[in-house]
Amino acid sequence: MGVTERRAREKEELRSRIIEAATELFVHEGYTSVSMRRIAEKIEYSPSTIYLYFKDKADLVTHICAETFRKLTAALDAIVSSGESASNKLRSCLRAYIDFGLQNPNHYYVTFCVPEYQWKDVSPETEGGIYQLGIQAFQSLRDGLTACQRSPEFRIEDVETTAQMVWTMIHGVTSLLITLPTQFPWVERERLIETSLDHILRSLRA
Amino acid sequence: MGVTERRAREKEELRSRIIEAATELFVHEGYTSVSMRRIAEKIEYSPSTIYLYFKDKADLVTHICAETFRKLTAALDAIVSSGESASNKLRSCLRAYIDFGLQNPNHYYVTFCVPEYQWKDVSPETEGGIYQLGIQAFQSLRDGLTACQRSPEFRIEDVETTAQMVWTMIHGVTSLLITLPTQFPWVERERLIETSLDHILRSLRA
DNA sequence: TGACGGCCTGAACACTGTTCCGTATGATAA
DNA sequence: TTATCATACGGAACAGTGTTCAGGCCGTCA
Repeated sequence: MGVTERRAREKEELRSRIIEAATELFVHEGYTSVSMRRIAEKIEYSPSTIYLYFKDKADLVTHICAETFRKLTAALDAIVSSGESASNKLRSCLRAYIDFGLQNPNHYYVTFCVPEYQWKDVSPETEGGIYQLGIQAFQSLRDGLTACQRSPEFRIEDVETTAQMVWTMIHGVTSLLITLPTQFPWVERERLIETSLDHILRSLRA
Repeated sequence: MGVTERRAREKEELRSRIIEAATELFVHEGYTSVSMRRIAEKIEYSPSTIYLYFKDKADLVTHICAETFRKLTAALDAIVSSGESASNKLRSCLRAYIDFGLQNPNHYYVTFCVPEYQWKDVSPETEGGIYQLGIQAFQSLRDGLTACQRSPEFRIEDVETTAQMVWTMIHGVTSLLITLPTQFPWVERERLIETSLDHILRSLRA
């Protein structure tokens, strides 16, 4: 036999080429600038072919983001299970999260800055939609905070509330720097981020 | 004469009707769901007529947001010049900002959550684009913080950095609650907001 | 009455995501 | 070798979008 295997391999290969082409457009020009026709042109197939591999544009982009977000979650988990102090762990996690957003602005934007109703009927096979990706990253972040709760250095009563609060705070810097990178007269970026981390950790200390 | 006056009045009236119709669609369905054709249908004019009154869709929406944001700035200014303590002023300002965002999600979203490059060539007559609206609100917020700097209760070295940091923090809650109102398992909204304000103020105290 | 000028429209352009139907290819079965 | 059949794919079309532009209507003024 081997023929069905080869077919499957070829199919998988085209699928990868679609993702690859779409990713390149997506990373450099953002979600709205990516069109099915441009992707098709890039891979030298017709637009309708893409629909044999992905349900729709949202589905395609979700798969693109999934891969990238897995890296973030992995990085956060690595930090959490490192030998650092609870305080250092948390700070590293927050910093890694922000850096991830700033280095992958389009991935971050599409996941956290596009209203959920716009993803309304993204294929449910992607398990609950694109947020799931972000929510997993949030879980890792909460793990970092749980470590802090056990440390006497901190005073954290409600981990869940605190974790959500910290998340919204770092999302604030990240998303605003992505959305308004130049039009707003920001102070030096590094200073803004580090000051934010200082204050967040400070507000959590006993 | 009076005829040119009447004409001008009628022109202004149609302009208002356009804004009114667009606002209704915008508030209930958001930016992308508003189409020039639907607005035109609502006011019983042709789509091209709208372009005699507004340069393009972005220009129209900017004018819609301008009106609403003026209210926010006014509210913040009122708080800043009230007789409250510096601490209360700041807290009230932050709370007002968040509430404004949650009560006008589409206005807020379009101003702060749409990447600046998407507004690239919005009519420059709207003085630097739609951010200007938000930046003015930020100014008021910074005024609230300056009041705190003079109070011995607080320890604020760099007002500009601190103001920007506080802004990103409250933008974080506001925008995430707008973007993911239901898909994420939030703790009780009021609890999240108040806890955030507690921590922000706490991190600023001497 | 005729000309001017402002207001408005219909049609078109260039896009978008998406669907559907016909076709061609190539592997399998007779 | 021939016939069958599923699968992969492409072209054209549909229903939208923002935007532009030539032309027509109509009131005002000379």
